[in-house]
Amino acid sequence: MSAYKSELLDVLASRGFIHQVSEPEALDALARSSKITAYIGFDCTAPSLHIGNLMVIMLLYWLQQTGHRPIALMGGGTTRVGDPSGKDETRRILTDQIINENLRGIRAVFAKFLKFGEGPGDAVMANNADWLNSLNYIDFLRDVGRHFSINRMLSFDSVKTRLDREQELSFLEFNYMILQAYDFVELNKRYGCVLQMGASDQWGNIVSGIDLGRRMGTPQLYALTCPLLTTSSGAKMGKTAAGAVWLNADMVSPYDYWQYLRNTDDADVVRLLKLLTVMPLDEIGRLAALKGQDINEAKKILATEATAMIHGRAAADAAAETARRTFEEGALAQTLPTIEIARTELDPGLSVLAAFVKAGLVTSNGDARRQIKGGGIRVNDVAVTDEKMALTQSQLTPEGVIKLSLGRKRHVLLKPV
RNA sequence: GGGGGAGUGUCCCGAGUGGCAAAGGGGGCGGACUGUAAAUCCGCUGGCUUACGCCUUCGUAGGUUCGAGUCCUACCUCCCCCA
Repeated sequence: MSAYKSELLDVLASRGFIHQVSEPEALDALARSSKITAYIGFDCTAPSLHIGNLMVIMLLYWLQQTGHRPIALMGGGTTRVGDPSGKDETRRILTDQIINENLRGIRAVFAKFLKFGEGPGDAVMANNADWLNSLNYIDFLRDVGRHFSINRMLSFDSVKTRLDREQELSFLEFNYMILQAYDFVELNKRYGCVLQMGASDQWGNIVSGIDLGRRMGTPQLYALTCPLLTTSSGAKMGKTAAGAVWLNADMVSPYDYWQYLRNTDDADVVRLLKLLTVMPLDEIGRLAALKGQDINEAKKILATEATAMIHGRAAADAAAETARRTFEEGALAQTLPTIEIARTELDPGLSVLAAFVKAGLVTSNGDARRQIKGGGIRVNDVAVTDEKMALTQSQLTPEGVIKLSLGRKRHVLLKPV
């Protein structure tokens, strides 16, 4: 299939993970003859990683599966600076407290994909705050800064696009690249790390690290990037009305996560199966042969397998079953997202508007009114036409709940307690 | 230090130079059609309100005016030219 001889690069290439590789032949040979150590950095800009980060986590997963050692590097230090890559505007400067909270939220997800420990193939969790926070400015400039050419740095996309668009790039951010380059060298010293991976927008930063390594006397370092996770129409994946598709269960429930993937475009299903699940390629090949409405089978498998990766098999199966009952049987699945209200709220009658706001299906009463006008709001599967309608005990189904729906797909159960 | 330009609906881009809840896109949400798809078509896309209407919104703070996104002053931020 692929031209690579090492299992690592062969797997990555055949599943569609490779966008660019530096010196592919040399890296291929190295990965074939030895266990290599590779890292990916994750900045702590949010309390959870999102589905767009999932692909690079899978890079670490396959690295470990093919016998090598992954390092998940938390950007406790670099987040204090802020990566300008791919950003139009300066990032808000985060407080150390927020960074630390974010770090805690992000760190947990890796245990689901990697085996950490002290053994030779076990994954390592590192934090660049450990070496960046204590740097001495003048020493750093003399030891590291002298190897960087401003002329060259200005030519990198992350810098150039800002300058071209006449958007400001602060000196703080300008230094991000240098710190990331330094991380690579530091990880080489500490762990013998020779490969840095990341999404394609990280190429410039990674290559800077390789250059720095050469000047500071590390062994040859390598870069490997994967494409950004996009839909076939080119849009970045992971944005919905409700916000990003986070990986932490308390921010996006397993059911919603399942639903997100279930609604994948036809054109993306096979690609996402390769990228976001660990299903063998020949099985994916069978699913790829499905046509027309049968593609829905592949989408369900994609949703379940990918959900199982991060939320566990049981949660994935439960989400699949909830969806099956709701969409295929039209039945009321008790496992739909549920919000509880005080039973007494129903006695005087709870306005539909308030109920939908409470359920989080709409953002305001006005929003609810508009949706009612557009025919998008249903109670117990009956379209609501009167915005003054009140919900009372008489609307309770035999199961003791009231089903609120926005559109065909989004349902919430209102449960009096 | 001097001169010139810019900041618009908190998702984004962008028209608007005295009557504006503010054109037009994109995105998003809803409806129709389908397969919980895509494409297409239609509607919606500041808050409160049954409604008349009220409130908040065009970098920030003042001012002129019956009325300010629009004019004036100061300030903030960014860009360009000169020193």
